[in-house]
Amino acid sequence: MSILDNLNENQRKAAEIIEGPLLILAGAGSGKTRTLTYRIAHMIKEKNIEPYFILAVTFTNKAAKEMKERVESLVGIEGEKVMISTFHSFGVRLLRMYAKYIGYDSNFGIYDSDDQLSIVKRILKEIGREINLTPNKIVSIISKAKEDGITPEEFEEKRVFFHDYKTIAEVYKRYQKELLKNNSMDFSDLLIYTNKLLDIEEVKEKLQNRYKYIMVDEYQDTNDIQYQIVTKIALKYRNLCVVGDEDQSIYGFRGANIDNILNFEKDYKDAKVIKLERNYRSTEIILEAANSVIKNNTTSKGKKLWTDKKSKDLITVYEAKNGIDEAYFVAHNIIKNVDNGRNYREFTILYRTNAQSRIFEEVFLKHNLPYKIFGGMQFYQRKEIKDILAYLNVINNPNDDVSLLRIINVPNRKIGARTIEKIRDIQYKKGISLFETLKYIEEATSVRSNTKNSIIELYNFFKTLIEEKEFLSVTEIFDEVIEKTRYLDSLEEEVRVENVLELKNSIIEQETRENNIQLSEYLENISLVSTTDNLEENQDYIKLMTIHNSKGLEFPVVYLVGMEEDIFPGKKVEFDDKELEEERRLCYVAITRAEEKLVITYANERNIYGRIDSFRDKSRFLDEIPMNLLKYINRKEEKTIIKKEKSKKIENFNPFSLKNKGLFNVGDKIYHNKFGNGIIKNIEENKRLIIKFKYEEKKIAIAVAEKVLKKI
DNA sequence: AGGGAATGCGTTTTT
DNA sequence: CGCATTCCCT
Repeated sequence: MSILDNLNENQRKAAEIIEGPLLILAGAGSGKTRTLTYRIAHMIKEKNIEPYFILAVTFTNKAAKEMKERVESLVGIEGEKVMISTFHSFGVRLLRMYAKYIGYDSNFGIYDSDDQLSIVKRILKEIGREINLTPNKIVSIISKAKEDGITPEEFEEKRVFFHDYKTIAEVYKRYQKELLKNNSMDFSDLLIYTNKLLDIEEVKEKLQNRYKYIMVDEYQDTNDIQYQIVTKIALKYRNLCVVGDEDQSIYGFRGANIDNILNFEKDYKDAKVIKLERNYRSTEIILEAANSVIKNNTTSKGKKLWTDKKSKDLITVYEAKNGIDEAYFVAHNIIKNVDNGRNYREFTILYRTNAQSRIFEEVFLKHNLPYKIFGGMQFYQRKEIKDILAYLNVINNPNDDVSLLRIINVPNRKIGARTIEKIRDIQYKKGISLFETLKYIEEATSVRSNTKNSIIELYNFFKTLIEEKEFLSVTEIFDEVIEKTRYLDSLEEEVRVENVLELKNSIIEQETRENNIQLSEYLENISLVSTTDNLEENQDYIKLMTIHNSKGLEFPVVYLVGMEEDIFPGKKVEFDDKELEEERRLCYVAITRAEEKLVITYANERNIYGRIDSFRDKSRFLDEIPMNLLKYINRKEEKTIIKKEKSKKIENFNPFSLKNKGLFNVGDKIYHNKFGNGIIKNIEENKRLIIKFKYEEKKIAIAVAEKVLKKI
């Protein structure tokens, strides 16, 4: 009797080999996480390996959390001692301990892409040189260089691709300096500096001796730096198990290097290789479609998924007239299936780009279908939330100029652009942080005394909190910020107030769950959450997300929408076969998310930037699926269903009186001067319209609405 | 300093 | 088309 009796033959082999290098090639849905968790349980329970010696690295926090729970349920409380985390969280932990080795303070902050952008914009202004690239592009060029392990100096030497390389190198150099000065790191730095730490003999040895058994999940999506980190730690004991699927490598744009997995056997000549090819997720037809698409790639190692899950359901294909028709089709198809006994939670819409979600959102609102969009504009990226977090960042890390600049005049303190320039002049002369400069405001000429007062007031406010932060809980600090700055009073929209209060709730929730965390810990936690981390399985709504976000997940019914050339694959593939192969892998990922049913749609006509683009081609990937697996739905046939369903739905859900019938209906698109375009979501007691605008929901009395709203 | 109009740009994908 | 940035006006 062994704990491994619960695995199939190959899974078991993979779990039993715990010494030496091991490559597990695990196809989609082949029970990869299961194999890993049982492998860990086997090590602890049956091989008497100390949990403390085991390190497992995953791609997302959600995956880490899931694996932790599953390990703990197999081995009990001991499982807590296994280190299961993402590369980034693992790095942060280490960096906090050894920050001083690389010139940082241990309370360093973490910058997101917004912060990166504002730094780059400022640097561009400072050097004032002409460059025909947008700040956004420059950020992504720099990030890519960093993920590829290219230093600013190397960037200049290599002078590849860009004729503006000199300027970019200059920006890159200053950018790195700025981050160091701000005692902050971006996402790439978390990896780069972790890797650097491992060049210190003392640190390296300590880690090598601790993590005698290492597992890396989603190995096909590791980048060069992550590769080096793993290689260095595993060097001594060589008990390295990597799990992945070269066909699911979809993060090349972020520096992921598919060669890491392809070359594993070259790196470790004595590596054992196990293939997991039995799929427990999808039906035969779905798998055949996936296999026939991916076989067009040259990088595939040749592995063929199989299953005994039979089904007569072919893959449904719908050719829509245009984007709206496509969304209607999906909505009505879902309604039809719900009537036949399915739940909303069983449906997921997958698309290539976030922008595609909009039209589905509109149509779902119109039909009163519950849905949730993952990704796109996140909670923590909203203006009001970022403002509050900027305050907390400055308190946690007073060197954080970026955060201070963000809120120095929010709420309005009459500290305008001119005044800020003057403060900065003083700062550059003194070579200190922006925060410390505030107290020298007296040295500035021609700044109004009112303004000077409010600067001193701001300085004292921060000073007090910085000194007291260790004695205060995060909630108390939050309350103090809200109260003293009167931030809520400055907000005009009710929803923004609600969001800030929601933020407070989440702080309280985290503090109770983790027993009073430090401010720096809290800020770190929220920097590293990913979009699908908060996916809740038991709530009944339709899920919408990009294919990238769907990685590692599975759903009963998948709608793969926007299957058109120039969207999927995107435009870029014309110039680059490598890009095309990555897009094809993305398509493979999308298809293999589906358990029971897959529906593919494309449109002949679509609005792009407000312009109509007719005669669009369906995706070449669709042509790579054999015809006998596909069933095209006749448009006429569907239309009649659409009509019937539509009237039925609206009558069922929204009975409203004759009084307002002629004016406003649920589903109407309207325009408001201040809030922009919106859609009427509901009508409350015949008195108020509930309107969904882009970022908020508003209630407007009908009498008022008649005056301020325009139907469009 | 702040509001409003005019302009210009964008789509990959994210830890 | 929607958003952000800029510029011009008060």
